[in-house]
Amino acid sequence: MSDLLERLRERGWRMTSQRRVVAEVLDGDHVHLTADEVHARAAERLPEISRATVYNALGELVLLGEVVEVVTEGRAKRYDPNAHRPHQHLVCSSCGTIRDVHPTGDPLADLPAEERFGFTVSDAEVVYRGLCPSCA
Amino acid sequence: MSDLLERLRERGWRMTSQRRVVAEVLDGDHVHLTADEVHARAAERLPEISRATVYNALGELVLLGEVVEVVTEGRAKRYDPNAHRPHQHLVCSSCGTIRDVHPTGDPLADLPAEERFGFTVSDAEVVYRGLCPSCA
DNA sequence: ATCCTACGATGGACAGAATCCAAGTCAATA
DNA sequence: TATTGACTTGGATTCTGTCCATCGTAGGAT
Repeated sequence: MSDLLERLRERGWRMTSQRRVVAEVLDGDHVHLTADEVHARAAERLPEISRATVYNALGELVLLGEVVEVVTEGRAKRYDPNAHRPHQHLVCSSCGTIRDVHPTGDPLADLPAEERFGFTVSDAEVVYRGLCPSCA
Repeated sequence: MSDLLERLRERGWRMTSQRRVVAEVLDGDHVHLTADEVHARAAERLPEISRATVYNALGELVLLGEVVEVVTEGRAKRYDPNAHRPHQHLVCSSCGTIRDVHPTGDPLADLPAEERFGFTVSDAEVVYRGLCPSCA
């Protein structure tokens, strides 16, 4: 089962049935659900859970650094629980499938000082696009 | 004046006063307007232009490859007309300001075959995040 | 085990972004 | 200039996400 729940409890996150279900739904690799998808799956086990609760829980998990928000071309944000290991995303241009990938090299090193315009650059996010095997 | 308009005409894009104004508003470097900002600026010259028309025109420009959609956190999509020259974006985490940047190196080369999961990878998009001089 | 209470959950209202649609208008060609 | 199919309009609608007043409950205190 999940060490996500374990970690959350240790960090003093007040545990409720709703929060537990949200965390369980999000547990795993290559999981990139929208808030509504999280709500739908959570509602299978806890039919009365409200959308606001799911949004609250997701927001807190993001603040705690346990989940990362991924912005894609679709309208809804996606939530990625694989926050403990840095990774980038590979997206199928046709069907939207997302895989976690681990490129070599550091994109930050590829941005010379004169291209930084005085910004304090702290992070680089890479999205690879292409066609997945089924869509090719 | 704009070679954007020129190119569009050559490619058989039916020209209307509304489309011309949208294309003119988008013309230039370091332009990253939201659809609503495009609408506002277009309406200065063509007060009756509707939002739907702006959205239609923007969508077509994207399909034609003349404009790129840039998705930023939690806000409206931005439209970047600088599509003819490859570049990446540097975004201020605080105020949302966007700059075009040109990193060295090729992120595609940093994604080994065993990390491609059989995808035909065609493109890599990099978003650098940090604080701009005013927000730091 | 029970009580307390601050924190969390609820759901309906609300807001912003984008899309849809039926009806009216007009650019481009003949 | 007449025609016609593509374009525009604006209001309704959908989709995401947030807010808020009220109700419920997890977990420490007794």
